[in-house]
Amino acid sequence: MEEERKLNFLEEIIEEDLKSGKCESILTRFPPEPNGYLHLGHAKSLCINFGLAQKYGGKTNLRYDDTNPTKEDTEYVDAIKEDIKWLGFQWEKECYASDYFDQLYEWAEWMIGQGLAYVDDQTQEQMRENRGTVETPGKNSPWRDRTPEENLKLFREMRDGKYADGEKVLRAKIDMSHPKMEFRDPIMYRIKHAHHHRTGDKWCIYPMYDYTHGQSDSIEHITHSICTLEFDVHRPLYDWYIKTLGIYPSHQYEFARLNLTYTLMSKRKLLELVQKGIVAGWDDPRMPTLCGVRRRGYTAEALKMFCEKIGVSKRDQLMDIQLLEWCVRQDLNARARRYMVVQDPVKVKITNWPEGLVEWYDCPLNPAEPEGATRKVPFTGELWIDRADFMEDAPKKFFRLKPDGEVRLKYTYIVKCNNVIKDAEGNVTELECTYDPSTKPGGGEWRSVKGTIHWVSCDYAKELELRNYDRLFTLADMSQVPEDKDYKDFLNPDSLSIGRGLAEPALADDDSAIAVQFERTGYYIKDKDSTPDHLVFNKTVSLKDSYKPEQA
RNA sequence: UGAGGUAUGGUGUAAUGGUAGCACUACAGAUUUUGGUUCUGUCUGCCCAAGUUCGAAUCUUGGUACCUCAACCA
Repeated sequence: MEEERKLNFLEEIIEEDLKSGKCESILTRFPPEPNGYLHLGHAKSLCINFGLAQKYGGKTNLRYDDTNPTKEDTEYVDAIKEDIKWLGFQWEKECYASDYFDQLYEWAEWMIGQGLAYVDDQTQEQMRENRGTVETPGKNSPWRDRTPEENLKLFREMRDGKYADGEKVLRAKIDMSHPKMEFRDPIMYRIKHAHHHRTGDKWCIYPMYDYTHGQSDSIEHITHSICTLEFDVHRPLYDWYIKTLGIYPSHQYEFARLNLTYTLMSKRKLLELVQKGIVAGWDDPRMPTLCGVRRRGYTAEALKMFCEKIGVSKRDQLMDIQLLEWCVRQDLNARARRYMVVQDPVKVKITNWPEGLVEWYDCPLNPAEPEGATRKVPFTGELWIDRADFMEDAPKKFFRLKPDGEVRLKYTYIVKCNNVIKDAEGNVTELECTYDPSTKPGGGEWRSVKGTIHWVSCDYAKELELRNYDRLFTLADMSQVPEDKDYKDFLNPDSLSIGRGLAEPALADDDSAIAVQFERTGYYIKDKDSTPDHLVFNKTVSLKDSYKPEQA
């Protein structure tokens, strides 16, 4: 059912533009720099750019902002495409800023001819000094008044490789005392003798972001160029280049980027985690990358639901990760297949079970669909249950197995614990129980007990690797790491634990590499290498604090 | 008085001069063959001050706080 929702500010702008005839249809763009993998922050941008276009019958271009060859790589280009497709978005055109290098160069020469750009020989340090500060004006470069002819000659020599990296730059001639730092003669081109992943060695000068982005939007006739808030101060310069060159007037709009509690959302720092081997790779399931959360069992639908719920605005946004997890649970709960698994086994012997008898039960793969698909589960006289599902000195509100207590073994009988057997150290090794034959499902009166627990047959149980992923960081707000601390100081040492579990045969027969639990949900998800068809079995994990054994 | 942006429960997000609503969280209860799901309820909020008005989250004035900008990154 379509939920009524108020328009966000971007939707209002677009509806107004469509209504006023400012544009006939909209064209947005998603402009990643191919220098890392897409993360949850990008998911928001993706949902906004593609979502808005979809909603208003427009299109979205995928454009790689590849103007800095020293940081970029085709590995990232491919990974980005894969992640966007996984989210279910389809771009109109695949573009590259590097496709426009010739055009940008031509425009630069034109600006030089107009006396709007000059070649500067200052060193990086001199430029920084002469730029002034946010509160004090800058000083003109001694090279600022070169003639257009001289500038053109020098710029062509830059292009032709006559100078070393850093020796010269091309700057727009605007105003060194402008109150906006972005207008203090911004650099347009710098020299980089570097191999570009697409243009190869054709160029040794590369345009800067500010000189590239607006023009790229303009070339593609992007109507709404939507980016994050930190580019807000760049908008006047974006407009200045477009106006100066007299080209198609694309417009930039900004929204607040997504921050998540307990989550690091900086490509630079994520890269460091990968390079230093702190995680296994960009797709480590503890990473907030799209390929990481995908391996962790998150679905594209859940991510899109999350992006819809967090809204779009211009105030700084620090979302509680629990909303994301709620969205994932919401989606998984409806579609996930269930199996039973025991993590820390304790044997249950059914003393009144006929020797050698095996009963097979058809159990629903998803209880939300009782008439749906089932799997076969064998029941025998010796079973494993989880150690956490038994408590000898149980508090009143402990609903699982306890001495002389009854509990339902899920989908089968009610059993009663008659005897607790322990080893020399006092550890429970076996529970002797009796089953109540009259409680067989489908036969006779239904009898209800407080607790229902998971179990697997000792004769049929298969071992399985379980990986438990916890949050990677311990500090709630990773965007607020104290200045004197390194963000790595807040790594959670228990973010990954690997154990073994005993599974019912139907799950074990489904060849799986690993299974993961994601926090607070009670679901374990087998990693099926990025397929969206997750296998989920559930197990009580969210015990109320007072019922935890160590606190009882 | 550098420039720009933003202020609504714990976290997000609506209300655009007329009862401050919704979601997540937390807590309580009901249902339940997952202590899950579902359902119900409760707790918390308009940055501050003055002004305009019958009436202000909304308009005016003045404060305050936070974010962004001083890479040859994007």
